[in-house]
Amino acid sequence: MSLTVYNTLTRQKEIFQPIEPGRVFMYCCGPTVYDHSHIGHGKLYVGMDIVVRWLRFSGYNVRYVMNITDVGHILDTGEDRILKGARRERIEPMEVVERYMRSFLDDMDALKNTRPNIMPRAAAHVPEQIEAIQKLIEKGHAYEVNGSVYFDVYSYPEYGKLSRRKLDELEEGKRVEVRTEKRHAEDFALWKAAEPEHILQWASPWGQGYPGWHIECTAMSTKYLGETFDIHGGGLENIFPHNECELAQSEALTGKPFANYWLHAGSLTLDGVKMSKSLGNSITIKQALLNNSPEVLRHYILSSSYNGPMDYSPAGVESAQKGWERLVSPLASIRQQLRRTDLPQGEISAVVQTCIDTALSDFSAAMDDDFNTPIALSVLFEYTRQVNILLNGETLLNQAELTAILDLYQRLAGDVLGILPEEHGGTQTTSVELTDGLVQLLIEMRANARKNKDYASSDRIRNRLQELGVLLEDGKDGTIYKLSA
RNA sequence: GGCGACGUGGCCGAGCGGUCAGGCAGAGGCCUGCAAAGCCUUGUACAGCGGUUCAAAUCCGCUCGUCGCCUCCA
Repeated sequence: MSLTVYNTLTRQKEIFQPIEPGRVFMYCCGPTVYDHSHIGHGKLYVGMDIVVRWLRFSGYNVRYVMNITDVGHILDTGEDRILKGARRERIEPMEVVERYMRSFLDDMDALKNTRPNIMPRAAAHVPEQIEAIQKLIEKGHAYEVNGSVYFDVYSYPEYGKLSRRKLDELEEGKRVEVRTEKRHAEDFALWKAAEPEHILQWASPWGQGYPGWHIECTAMSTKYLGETFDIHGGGLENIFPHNECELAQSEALTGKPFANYWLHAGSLTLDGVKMSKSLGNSITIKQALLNNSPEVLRHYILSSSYNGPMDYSPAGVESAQKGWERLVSPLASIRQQLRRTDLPQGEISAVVQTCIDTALSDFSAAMDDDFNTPIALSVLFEYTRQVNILLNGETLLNQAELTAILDLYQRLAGDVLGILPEEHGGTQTTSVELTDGLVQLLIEMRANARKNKDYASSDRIRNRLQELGVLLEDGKDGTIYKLSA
């Protein structure tokens, strides 16, 4: 079974073939760090994280690069986003960058996204960007006017191939006034001359200025991944203009294909409307995490395709929460059983082995089909059902079987999807051993009370523990407990 | 105006020509001292109208509706 991915460039699913066997070079457009990230960003980066995790699980050595845009991203008003943030908070531009880059990393860590291998910052790669711009001028793809440099889109005939736009059609739909100094309205800035009062500026062959938004991705992806690399990821709304411009200037620069596969994550909507900072309808990742565990949020995000849209709703999160609880429900039981010293020993039975093999194989097929996490989750639900049947069955599972079952959860739900709860959820103010010992003691006392039909005492223990967030569940082989966060 | 997605049972959400998606909610049952959890059973959905086909949620056309992008966005 081989991996197929939907490629925005060709608008179809293709068999994934890396340039270098066993290695994948991947770039993903990162955030402009001028404000806290919202859950729309969460959906995008969880989606990309799943791509990386699945590639690694499949045995690829992945170099994952994500840029941090800390300069050059201009608002409609012509104002730099970073400078706007700096003025808003009355701090230095680089303080804005540090503050929100850390906030972004905190959020990504909290969502259990694996860190990219390299997170290059645009402001730290100005020389590389200047060099790229110079080469584009030499090759006749760019021109300098009044200290600014623009990319001549008509010099690159394939401009528009990613977003499937035609230049003559673009001209009709333009909504921004034509900068008269540009040769064509569609030309975009590679370098902008800075006004003297502009705080962020660098010396260049064209005078003081700062780089345009798109050139950083070309300079940094080329530097860390090579002139042609495997996967370029990002949000759907970046296809045009950002990705299109990146693509055009990169290929014009090197004369080689830029990225072989373009993966785009669908937008997240709130009540049917796209969540975005400019619309002011955003829920930050930090806010979302106040009410939900990262595992639940990931499960919610992964219950729809990464490249499709997703509507965020409280009812949806709640539904995801319930589903997730059932999905991981056998874990508490298995982990507690594995602590027992009187566990049967022996080989893994054919029934258990088949259950595991089927789940792994179905799960892999789903993930290989363009990272189809909804199907992958449905495989895990079926696995959970089978495991519950085994756990409730007449024969006690032996240690090897319990270990194997747990191991598959760890690999698929844990390593690949990142939705496995920690051994004990919630805040850990005390050691796992102490909690476990105390709860086991109470379980024993309650079992005694039940044996003596002293249900008042047994219910009191159960109710008091529930108030403390410890749920007792009586099963065939004794009572297990679950900690609610 | 241009380009492009999409409309699936109460809700969410897969599906890419023929045979089970899955989750949540609901109903009935088993188990339980009672619960909880789990398990079993239960839902004949594909916006509308035409067409292609032995066969269409799936392909084609039209209509209606929703959304995204068209140089701020992830």
